[in-house]
Amino acid sequence: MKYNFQKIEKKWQANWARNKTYKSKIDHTKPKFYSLDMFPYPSGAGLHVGHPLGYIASDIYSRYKTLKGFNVLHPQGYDSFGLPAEQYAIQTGQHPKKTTLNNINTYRSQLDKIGFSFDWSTELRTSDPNYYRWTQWIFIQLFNSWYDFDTQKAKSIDKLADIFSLNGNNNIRLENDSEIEVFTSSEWNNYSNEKKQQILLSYRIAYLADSEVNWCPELGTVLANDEIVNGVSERGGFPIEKRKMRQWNMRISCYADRLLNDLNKIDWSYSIKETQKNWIGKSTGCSLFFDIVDFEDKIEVFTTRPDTIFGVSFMTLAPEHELVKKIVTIDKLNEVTNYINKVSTKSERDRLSNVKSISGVFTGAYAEHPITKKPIEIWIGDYVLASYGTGAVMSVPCGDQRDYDFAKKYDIKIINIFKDIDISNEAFISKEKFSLCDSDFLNDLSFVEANQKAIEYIEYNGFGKKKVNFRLRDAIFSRQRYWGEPFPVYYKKGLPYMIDEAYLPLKLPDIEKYLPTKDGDPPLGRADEWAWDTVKNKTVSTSLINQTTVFPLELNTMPGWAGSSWYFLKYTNSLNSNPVKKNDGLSYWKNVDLYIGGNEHATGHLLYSRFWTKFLYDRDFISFDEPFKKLINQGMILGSSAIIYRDSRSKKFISKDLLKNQNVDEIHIDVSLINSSDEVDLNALKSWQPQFENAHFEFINNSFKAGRKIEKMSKRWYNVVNPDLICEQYGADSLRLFEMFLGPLEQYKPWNTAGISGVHNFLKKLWKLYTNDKGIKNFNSKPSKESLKTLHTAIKKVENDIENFSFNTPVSCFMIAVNELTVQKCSSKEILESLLILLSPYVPHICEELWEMLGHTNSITFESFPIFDPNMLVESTKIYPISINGKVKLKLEISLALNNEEIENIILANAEVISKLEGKTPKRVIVITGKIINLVV
RNA sequence: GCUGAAGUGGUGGAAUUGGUAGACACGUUGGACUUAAAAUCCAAUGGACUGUAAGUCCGUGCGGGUUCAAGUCCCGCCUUCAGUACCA
Repeated sequence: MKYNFQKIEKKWQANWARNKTYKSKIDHTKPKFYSLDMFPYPSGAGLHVGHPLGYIASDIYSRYKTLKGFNVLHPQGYDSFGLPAEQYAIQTGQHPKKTTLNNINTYRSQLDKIGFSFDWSTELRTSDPNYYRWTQWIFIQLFNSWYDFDTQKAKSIDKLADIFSLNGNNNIRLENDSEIEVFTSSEWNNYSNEKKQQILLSYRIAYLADSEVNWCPELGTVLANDEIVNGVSERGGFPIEKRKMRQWNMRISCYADRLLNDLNKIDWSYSIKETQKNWIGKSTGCSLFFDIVDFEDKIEVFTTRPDTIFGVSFMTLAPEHELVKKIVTIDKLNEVTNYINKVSTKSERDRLSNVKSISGVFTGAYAEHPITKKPIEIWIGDYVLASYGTGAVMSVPCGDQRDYDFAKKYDIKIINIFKDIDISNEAFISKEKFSLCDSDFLNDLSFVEANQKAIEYIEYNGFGKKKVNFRLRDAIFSRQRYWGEPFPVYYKKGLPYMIDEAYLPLKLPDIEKYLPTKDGDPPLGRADEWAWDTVKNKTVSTSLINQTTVFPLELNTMPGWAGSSWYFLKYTNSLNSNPVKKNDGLSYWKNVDLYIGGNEHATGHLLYSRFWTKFLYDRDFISFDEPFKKLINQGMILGSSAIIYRDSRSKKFISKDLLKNQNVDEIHIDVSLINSSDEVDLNALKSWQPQFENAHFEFINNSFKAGRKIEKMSKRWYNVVNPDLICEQYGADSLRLFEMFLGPLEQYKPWNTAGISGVHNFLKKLWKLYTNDKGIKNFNSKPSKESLKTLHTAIKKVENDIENFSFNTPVSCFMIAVNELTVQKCSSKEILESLLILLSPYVPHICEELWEMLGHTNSITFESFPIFDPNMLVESTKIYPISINGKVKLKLEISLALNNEEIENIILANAEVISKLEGKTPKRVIVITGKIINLVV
């Protein structure tokens, strides 16, 4: 009987869909397991073989957990808002809704062919109004909240207003915000409503502010820091410039400390935690105030080295620093203005590329050293960033390389405060192995001592205080785009107000063109009033909006990460009631137990999701404050591109084995045009693209050889492999098994279609083990000892490896087991059934088919995982000598169920045997590890 | 520069975490079956030496070290990949 995988897989996929085999339901009698994949953005290109890698792993784990008696939730959905659909709409006029829907349908049909155990009944799409109404709802909650640093918790904004009317805002400050004026309770109570709203706005977690943003002219929108790579946009690679714009912001910075500390709570890879730590960038030090000569103002700086205070020889401000214009002297005004203009026109990319070349200019003004009272020159320099710390530094050239380079370049005095340390060539930046000199009360102290003493002195004398600084900035939340969630916001007298929750969702209106308006408004500015059907029909009746006045709505949309920051909560509750407030589904499934996805989201999605989860926890909507307990980052599957070489001069194509040292151009050709020996099918190549039709080819022995190059799978390199084709040729089970067999999940690895024949042959062998010409074989004999050993070796290995998220190693183990059982001519139903259950997470279709042929009516999903019995591995204890490097050792074959003490007892009991073997009696035996015993004679 | 990951046959990768390195698979070579091809099955396959065999030596990026025993642990380098970057 032939292994007809196409028929089998079709049959079972239809069967699972019909019977809703993988529909999840709440079951309090079982432990829950929530297994989640990072949901895909449905792009027009469809899936390639790299995409399902993580899904296959999570599918195997989910199926395994089900067999282990867990109640599993394994959902899937689509991150369907995003730039590519909008770019496509701009070019073609096609509504993003339509292209997105087409893409989703393609994705779904591709996914369905691979046989996943997804519970599609909970499917979600971020662009679905029924979904984004809750994204909008969360936004409203963020708007209605402020962060209380005393209790480290987000609270309702109403409570803040109560505090203000009782005590004013003397005790309620924001980190890094000196602009907010201080007021008393009576002042507050006398403020107009507008004024109150104005003040509250700057305390909200979702707040509106003029902020310096990363503007991308090419995309016509602002971008968050994590959407910029090497100074250009992540998508498209367009240049970025700085601009001041009024934008919605998310106060993620107030969660910095918790986001950092709670990394200890979660089981993520060391490297991704490290990336988040760096991104949050906590540094402890102290903030200091320097008086400016002849001015009332003070310059605030942040430093991690208060111990070097006596080494300060000048100060440097960022060119954008607000005090620069005020303190610059008349004779320096021209120079300074020119310098600032020069710097501001530099794009982010230019600034980055010139990292090593420091520049600056003297303002003519002086500050006063807070201890020595000596005057210090105030400079501006572009190595000081306006966005970090206070935008000003105290420059200590002897202890900081940048200050050192700056001082050398502009010939500023360098004070050496490090005893017996040579700084004639570079700054001394170490915090160890030195003591201070010329530092008054800090003389002869080490870093730790001096640091503490300096802070005490500074705080006592009132010109500074201990401070923790974070690199993490608040996240810009506005995008000047069409294809995103509309804000549930309207404006009255320039102040933002939330649309009543009852009228959500505020639906995205249809528009004719997807470009900004003539006035420079975002695309939503093109929507007529009537297009906002929700607002027109419903909101007018609320008390907030006057019947006759039309208030302008927010025209920006939310960024891509809005919808993906909470989607894991939605799966747990498919009802239309609030999916975020405590509900049955949420309180049963809780947070994600296993999350699998790429590591490119380390500082974006994974950080924002943690932020929103903590916020929702603070406001008591959910009962946990970390979204993903265990995270695994799957590596990318790379393409193996085919390259042919063209002589740059003669334009002839030359076979790879004939290449000498000539200059050649590398031309990518479609991977399907070459065989496993890298030989090009020239006829196919000639008809593939016209440029090859009449080209000259140089080769010998009838074989034109191509080269290979490992790179990302991409249409432009013609190296994309479509999983549909693999399913057609080898079957979904082969694809699943092979993707795991390729190597460790986390690793980057190249795809090689030729290798799939190995796992495909295995499945054929498996099929043969159970069937003959007529159908299923007749199994009735009792299990032999050796087949039990084979089975239990496999159970042990598979169980152990899957529990440790090692998905590649069990595959070899399956192959060995099937080979052994074939050799043993195993005909025990018991053994062969257990084997099927063991294999079913990896290759569910073939297992279900054989399971049914063996006479079962239930799906194999409802079986339980076979139980490992260590006693099956050995028939009896054996001890025998082996020789390693001329030394006699003993190999011990014993049951794994024994502990070390029992092993020693066995050895002692066999002392006689040992002494005979050795010819000598061992004085003692040492159990080294498990099976090999060392004899000391 | 800093942070992280990784270097094992022609290739992808195993190695019970210190115990006979190269499992399993691809590829290659030879053989069987076949008119032939495909498919299937069998055998060999890290390197060197000894004509063969039994066997010996060398082998996990490089140089040292610990140990009866090191791919694995320690010290010092080299290379590759990824992330991040004037962070005061």
